[in-house]
Amino acid sequence: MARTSTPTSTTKTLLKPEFFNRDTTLVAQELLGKVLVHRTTTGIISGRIIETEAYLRDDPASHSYIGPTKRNGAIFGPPGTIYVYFIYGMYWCLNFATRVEGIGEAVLIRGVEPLEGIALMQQRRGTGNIHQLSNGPGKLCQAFAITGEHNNTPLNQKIQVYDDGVTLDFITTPRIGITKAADLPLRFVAR
DNA sequence: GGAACGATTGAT
DNA sequence: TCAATCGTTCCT
Repeated sequence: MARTSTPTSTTKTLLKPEFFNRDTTLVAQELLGKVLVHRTTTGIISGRIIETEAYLRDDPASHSYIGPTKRNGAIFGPPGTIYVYFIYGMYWCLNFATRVEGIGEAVLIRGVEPLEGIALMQQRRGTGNIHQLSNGPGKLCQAFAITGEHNNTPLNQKIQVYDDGVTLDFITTPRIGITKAADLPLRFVAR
Protein backbone atom coordinates (compact mmCIF):
# COMPACT_ATOMS: atom_id res chain seq x y z
CA MET A 1 0.00 0.00 0.00
CA ALA A 2 1.52 3.30 -1.09
CA ARG A 3 1.67 5.92 1.60
CA THR A 4 2.23 9.58 0.97
CA SER A 5 3.47 9.98 4.50
CA THR A 6 4.35 7.80 7.44
CA PRO A 7 3.78 8.44 11.13
CA THR A 8 6.35 10.75 12.67
CA SER A 9 5.52 9.18 16.03
CA THR A 10 3.41 6.39 17.42
CA THR A 11 0.82 8.87 18.68
CA LYS A 12 -2.71 7.66 18.27
CA THR A 13 -5.31 10.41 18.42
CA LEU A 14 -8.94 9.37 18.68
CA LEU A 15 -11.08 11.25 16.19
CA LYS A 16 -13.39 13.71 17.91
CA PRO A 17 -17.00 14.30 16.88
CA GLU A 18 -15.84 17.60 15.34
CA PHE A 19 -13.90 15.62 12.72
CA PHE A 20 -17.25 14.41 11.40
CA ASN A 21 -18.93 17.82 11.65
CA ARG A 22 -17.62 18.88 8.24
CA ASP A 23 -18.29 18.43 4.53
CA THR A 24 -19.21 14.77 4.11
CA THR A 25 -17.17 14.23 0.95
CA LEU A 26 -14.09 15.63 2.70
CA VAL A 27 -14.70 13.41 5.75
CA ALA A 28 -15.00 10.35 3.48
CA GLN A 29 -11.67 11.21 1.85
CA GLU A 30 -9.89 11.96 5.13
CA LEU A 31 -11.10 8.75 6.78
CA LEU A 32 -8.81 6.88 4.37
CA GLY A 33 -5.72 5.90 6.39
CA LYS A 34 -7.47 6.24 9.76
CA VAL A 35 -7.70 3.13 11.95
CA LEU A 36 -11.01 1.50 12.86
CA VAL A 37 -11.01 -0.28 16.22
CA HIS A 38 -13.53 -2.53 17.93
CA ARG A 39 -12.78 -3.41 21.55
CA THR A 40 -14.67 -6.68 21.88
CA THR A 41 -14.87 -8.88 24.96
CA THR A 42 -12.67 -11.44 23.20
CA GLY A 43 -10.04 -8.99 22.02
CA ILE A 44 -9.18 -5.88 20.09
CA ILE A 45 -9.84 -5.86 16.36
CA SER A 46 -8.45 -3.07 14.22
CA GLY A 47 -7.80 -2.19 10.61
CA ARG A 48 -6.82 0.74 8.42
CA ILE A 49 -9.65 2.26 6.40
CA ILE A 50 -8.96 1.98 2.66
CA GLU A 51 -12.36 2.45 1.01
CA THR A 52 -15.29 4.78 1.78
CA GLU A 53 -18.38 6.27 0.17
CA ALA A 54 -20.20 9.54 0.90
CA TYR A 55 -23.99 9.72 1.17
CA LEU A 56 -25.40 13.23 1.10
CA ARG A 57 -28.59 15.19 1.71
CA ASP A 58 -30.95 15.27 -1.25
CA ASP A 59 -29.13 12.16 -2.49
CA PRO A 60 -31.60 9.58 -3.87
CA ALA A 61 -29.10 6.80 -3.14
CA SER A 62 -28.93 7.68 0.57
CA HIS A 63 -31.06 5.97 3.20
CA SER A 64 -31.63 9.44 4.62
CA TYR A 65 -33.35 10.64 1.44
CA ILE A 66 -36.85 9.80 2.68
CA GLY A 67 -36.31 11.74 5.90
CA PRO A 68 -35.80 10.47 9.45
CA THR A 69 -37.34 7.06 10.28
CA LYS A 70 -36.73 4.50 13.02
CA ARG A 71 -34.32 2.68 10.71
CA ASN A 72 -32.22 5.61 9.49
CA GLY A 73 -32.43 7.89 12.52
CA ALA A 74 -28.74 7.48 13.36
CA ILE A 75 -27.78 9.27 10.13
CA PHE A 76 -29.45 12.38 11.52
CA GLY A 77 -27.70 12.03 14.88
CA PRO A 78 -24.76 14.06 16.20
CA PRO A 79 -21.53 13.94 14.14
CA GLY A 80 -19.75 10.61 14.57
CA THR A 81 -22.91 8.69 15.44
CA ILE A 82 -22.63 5.07 14.31
CA TYR A 83 -25.20 3.96 11.74
CA VAL A 84 -25.31 0.18 11.18
CA TYR A 85 -27.95 -1.22 8.87
CA PHE A 86 -29.01 -4.72 7.83
CA ILE A 87 -28.93 -5.41 4.10
CA TYR A 88 -30.04 -8.23 1.79
CA GLY A 89 -31.29 -10.18 4.81
CA MET A 90 -27.74 -11.24 5.64
CA TYR A 91 -25.19 -8.51 6.16
CA TRP A 92 -24.47 -5.44 8.27
CA CYS A 93 -22.89 -2.24 6.98
CA LEU A 94 -21.06 0.40 9.05
CA ASN A 95 -21.40 4.16 8.60
CA PHE A 96 -20.55 7.30 10.55
CA ALA A 97 -22.98 10.21 10.58
CA THR A 98 -21.54 13.53 9.47
CA ARG A 99 -22.60 17.19 9.77
CA VAL A 100 -24.53 18.63 12.68
CA GLU A 101 -27.37 16.74 14.34
CA GLY A 102 -30.44 16.92 12.14
CA ILE A 103 -28.55 16.77 8.83
CA GLY A 104 -28.86 13.35 7.17
CA GLU A 105 -25.40 12.69 5.73
CA ALA A 106 -23.00 9.80 6.40
CA VAL A 107 -19.88 7.94 5.27
CA LEU A 108 -20.06 4.21 4.51
CA ILE A 109 -16.94 2.24 5.44
CA ARG A 110 -16.45 -0.19 2.56
CA GLY A 111 -13.05 -1.68 3.28
CA VAL A 112 -10.22 -1.88 5.80
CA GLU A 113 -6.74 -3.42 5.87
CA PRO A 114 -6.48 -5.83 8.85
CA LEU A 115 -4.07 -4.79 11.61
CA GLU A 116 -4.88 -6.30 15.04
CA GLY A 117 -7.03 -9.30 15.91
CA ILE A 118 -6.48 -11.05 12.59
CA ALA A 119 -7.03 -14.49 14.14
CA LEU A 120 -10.40 -13.30 15.48
CA MET A 121 -11.29 -11.97 12.04
CA GLN A 122 -10.32 -15.24 10.37
CA GLN A 123 -12.44 -17.12 12.86
CA ARG A 124 -15.45 -14.89 12.33
CA ARG A 125 -15.09 -14.83 8.55
CA GLY A 126 -14.39 -18.52 8.17
CA THR A 127 -11.34 -17.97 5.99
CA GLY A 128 -7.64 -17.64 6.52
CA ASN A 129 -7.18 -15.43 3.49
CA ILE A 130 -6.09 -12.03 4.83
CA HIS A 131 -7.25 -10.34 1.66
CA GLN A 132 -10.78 -11.65 2.06
CA LEU A 133 -11.29 -10.63 5.69
CA SER A 134 -12.51 -7.05 5.41
CA ASN A 135 -12.46 -5.95 1.77
CA GLY A 136 -16.18 -5.16 1.62
CA PRO A 137 -18.80 -3.46 3.81
CA GLY A 138 -20.52 -6.72 4.80
CA LYS A 139 -17.24 -8.55 5.24
CA LEU A 140 -15.68 -5.99 7.53
CA CYS A 141 -18.71 -5.92 9.81
CA GLN A 142 -18.58 -9.70 10.08
CA ALA A 143 -14.82 -9.63 10.74
CA PHE A 144 -15.16 -6.81 13.31
CA ALA A 145 -18.26 -8.29 15.01
CA ILE A 146 -20.22 -5.13 14.24
CA THR A 147 -24.00 -5.61 14.23
CA GLY A 148 -27.25 -3.75 14.76
CA GLU A 149 -26.56 -3.56 18.48
CA HIS A 150 -24.07 -0.82 17.65
CA ASN A 151 -26.53 1.20 15.62
CA ASN A 152 -27.25 4.71 16.86
CA THR A 153 -24.47 4.68 19.45
CA PRO A 154 -21.77 7.36 19.83
CA LEU A 155 -18.29 7.09 18.39
CA ASN A 156 -15.42 6.01 20.66
CA GLN A 157 -17.27 3.70 22.99
CA LYS A 158 -16.52 0.13 21.88
CA ILE A 159 -16.00 1.23 18.28
CA GLN A 160 -13.33 3.86 17.79
CA VAL A 161 -11.42 5.57 14.99
CA TYR A 162 -7.94 6.98 15.52
CA ASP A 163 -5.41 8.95 13.51
CA ASP A 164 -1.82 7.72 13.64
CA GLY A 165 -0.52 10.21 11.10
CA VAL A 166 -0.91 8.03 8.01
CA THR A 167 -2.42 9.57 4.89
CA LEU A 168 -3.16 7.58 1.75
CA ASP A 169 -3.34 8.48 -1.93
CA PHE A 170 -6.76 7.65 -3.31
CA ILE A 171 -8.79 7.46 -6.47
CA THR A 172 -12.39 8.61 -6.93
CA THR A 173 -15.09 6.50 -8.60
CA PRO A 174 -18.88 6.13 -8.71
CA ARG A 175 -20.47 4.32 -5.77
CA ILE A 176 -21.07 0.57 -5.78
CA GLY A 177 -24.33 -1.35 -5.80
CA ILE A 178 -26.74 1.56 -6.12
CA THR A 179 -29.28 2.28 -8.87
CA LYS A 180 -30.08 5.93 -8.05
CA ALA A 181 -27.53 8.71 -8.52
CA ALA A 182 -25.21 5.95 -9.69
CA ASP A 183 -23.06 8.40 -11.64
CA LEU A 184 -21.91 10.58 -8.74
CA PRO A 185 -18.16 10.31 -7.95
CA LEU A 186 -18.51 9.72 -4.20
CA ARG A 187 -16.50 6.52 -3.69
CA PHE A 188 -12.91 6.85 -2.52
CA VAL A 189 -10.38 4.00 -2.67
CA ALA A 190 -6.81 4.03 -1.40
CA ARG A 191 -4.30 3.18 -4.13
C1' DG B 1 -52.13 -7.05 4.51
C1' DG B 2 -49.08 -8.13 0.66
C1' DA B 3 -45.32 -7.58 -2.61
C1' DA B 4 -41.05 -5.80 -4.15
C1' DC B 5 -36.56 -4.55 -3.30
C1' DG B 6 -31.93 -3.53 -1.35
C1' DA B 7 -25.25 1.08 0.10
C1' DT B 8 -23.73 -7.66 -0.43
C1' DT B 9 -21.54 -11.87 -0.75
C1' DG B 10 -20.16 -16.34 -2.30
C1' DA B 11 -21.10 -20.15 -5.09
C1' DT B 12 -22.16 -21.76 -9.92
C1' DT C 1 -25.12 -15.25 -13.50
C1' DC C 2 -27.75 -16.17 -9.55
C1' DA C 3 -29.47 -17.70 -4.96
C1' DA C 4 -29.54 -16.65 0.01
C1' DT C 5 -32.58 -14.18 3.25
C1' DC C 6 -35.37 -10.59 5.83
C1' DG C 7 -36.46 -5.81 7.42
C1' DT C 8 -38.21 -1.67 5.33
C1' DT C 9 -40.88 0.63 2.18
C1' DC C 10 -44.56 1.23 -0.78
C1' DC C 11 -48.78 -0.07 -2.85
C1' DT C 12 -53.53 -1.87 -2.42
